[in-house]
Amino acid sequence: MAREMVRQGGRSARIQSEVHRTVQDLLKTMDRGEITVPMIAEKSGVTPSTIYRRWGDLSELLADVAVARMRPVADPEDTGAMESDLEAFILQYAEEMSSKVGRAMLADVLGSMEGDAAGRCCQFTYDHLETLRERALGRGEAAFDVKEAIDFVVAPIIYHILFGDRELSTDYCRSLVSRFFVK
Amino acid sequence: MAREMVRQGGRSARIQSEVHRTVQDLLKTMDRGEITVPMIAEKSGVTPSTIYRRWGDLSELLADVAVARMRPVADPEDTGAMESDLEAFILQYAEEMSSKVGRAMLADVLGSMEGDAAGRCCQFTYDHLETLRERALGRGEAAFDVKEAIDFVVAPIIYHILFGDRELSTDYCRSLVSRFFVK
DNA sequence: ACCTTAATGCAATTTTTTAGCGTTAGCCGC
DNA sequence: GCGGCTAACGCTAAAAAATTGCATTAAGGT
Repeated sequence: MAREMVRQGGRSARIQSEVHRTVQDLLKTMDRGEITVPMIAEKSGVTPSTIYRRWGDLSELLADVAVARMRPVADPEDTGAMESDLEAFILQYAEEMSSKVGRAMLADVLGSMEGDAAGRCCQFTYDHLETLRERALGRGEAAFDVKEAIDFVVAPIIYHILFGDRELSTDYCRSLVSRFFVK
Repeated sequence: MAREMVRQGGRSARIQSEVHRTVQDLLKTMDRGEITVPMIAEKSGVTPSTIYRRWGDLSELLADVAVARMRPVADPEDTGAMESDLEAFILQYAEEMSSKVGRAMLADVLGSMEGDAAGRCCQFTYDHLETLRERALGRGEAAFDVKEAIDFVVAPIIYHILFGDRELSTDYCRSLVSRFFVK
């Protein structure tokens, strides 16, 4: 009986979703710097010690919530052609990530060291791009390389969001995509 | 007398450098998650309340220290030609940033919201690239665009460091640079 | 239905953060 | 140089948050 697994049903799961929901509610109302663990505990009807034991500290909890929110619910839109597929996806990605909540989620994800929140959230992007690539292959198009798309298009977007050194206009995002295809 | 400036000499400056030095010392010994404000206060001989008043909280202090450590002390090396200049700079940049302390500094800088730590640290990179550009112009070479260098070379490096999705080998960094010049 | 133990609640303790108030010491004008 | 002004600091007490031990609850397997 070497398997001592995490319990995934019943009360434990109910508490997790309750805490997650509370955190998301609080993030709508107030700034992230004002949120505290005791505050979350009271609003969700859970004792603080439970939160500390399960998540360690506030930043880990916020990262966990952020990853959950970033988990995609559907495949990227199918526009009929690879280039427009990628452009549509990138425009939506840039808009989501550069919004206030998007930047907050990014910061939360990158502020955590346990649990590999950054890696998991990064994987969502890879998966989407891979979907677009396979879709292109199915159409018989000359598909792109996912890693190169990350380097040429995604990385600059994330960089400018994080460092705030450049406006993320739709024109600029489009230029990143077209630059990638003429390469 | 509209100027109510920050005092920059004497005791105040001494305390700032003392606290900075203590933080750097602690970062060598222990993990960032274990460092506390009272700990820094005791080691540096300053009361905690002073630290809280000057920096707000631990993450702001860590960001301040990180920016100070990232501030360059010298211009990038002059190798005689633009391409090798950029390559040398990028290789050093990637090595510094991907090291353990580099990643910690990046996280600290991005974890702060006041004071624009991210913007200031990003500016260091722009300044270095601008130096290389002007140096190239002085030689009569066809210089590169700094913003494009950020997009093509710097952004991918930072992305892979933050999200841990790819090994940052020297070969890979070199390929980013050459890819940028053949563009 | 029973057994094992992961996960929670509660409460006491410790640690961290905040806030008030008096004191020290830069900086400026004279 | 000599005060005056006040930013910045130290000290202390109070508030808030984080940790820990112990009892209790309830999944999941036999």
